[in-house]
Amino acid sequence: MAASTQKTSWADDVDELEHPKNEDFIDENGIRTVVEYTVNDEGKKVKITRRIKRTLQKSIVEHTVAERQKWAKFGAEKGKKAGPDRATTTVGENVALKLSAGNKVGEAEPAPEENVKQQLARAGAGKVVCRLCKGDHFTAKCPYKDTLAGLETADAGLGDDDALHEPAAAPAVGAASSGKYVPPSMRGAGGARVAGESMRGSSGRDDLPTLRVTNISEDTQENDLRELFGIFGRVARVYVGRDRETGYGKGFAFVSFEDRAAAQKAIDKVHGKGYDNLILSVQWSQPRPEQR
DNA sequence: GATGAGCGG
Repeated sequence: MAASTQKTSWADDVDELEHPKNEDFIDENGIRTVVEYTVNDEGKKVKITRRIKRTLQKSIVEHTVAERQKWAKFGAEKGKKAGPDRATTTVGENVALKLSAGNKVGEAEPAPEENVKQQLARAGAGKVVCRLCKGDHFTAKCPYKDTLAGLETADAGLGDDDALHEPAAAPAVGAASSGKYVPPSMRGAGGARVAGESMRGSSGRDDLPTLRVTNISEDTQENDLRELFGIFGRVARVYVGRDRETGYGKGFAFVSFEDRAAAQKAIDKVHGKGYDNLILSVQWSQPRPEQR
């Protein structure tokens, strides 16, 4: 084992051979671009370009970690400047772990069923096929969405034919006896659903009383606006218009209230008022173009 | 001055 001094690691060799040089830089907008070269299943070389917008969080690094970053480098890196050298070090993004009900742990390979889906997908490669009526539009835009949507679940217990022939009529209660769980909002596609219509169909959060707030500073956050408008009533939704690339605000936002009166009050009170050294403009928003 | 993202392969 008295070996010759091999300074480079085996990993270096592999990288050199297989891949052209990877790139990693941050442009003037603060957008980081990472270019990777890799080899795919078919043995073809693939170039992967990822553009990562800067994070708006002020402090994403724990104090103790920040301290450590100031340590002088040692060993082979001795004398190099502080901070990760992108040529040798991969810096991971912060990963937020999201847990949700029904999350499948360690979900393995696709079931046989999956192949069917894939075949369907391939048959219409590049085409749009509605899952509900097989038309050439997105499911979300299906003209029969309202009538067919709830039936997807109910069908299973009913047999497709009947349901499709008489959609609006009333597959109704039968579904309940199928043994399959049907959420309350979906029960009784015909009559009973009218009562619960507010949740799912065409109405719902889309027609919440919404204000457009303009002339906000570019770093105004959703929370700032919640805070500002929350005093008038329950705020259902806040959207801040941002540049998708940079993450900077574009100077406007939408604030939806649950209660129209509260929204009106907010207009009266906030429109023309100063905020962040800017004069806010608050008015009713125009509904976004057709979205069903 | 400015009227939303993303879903769907």
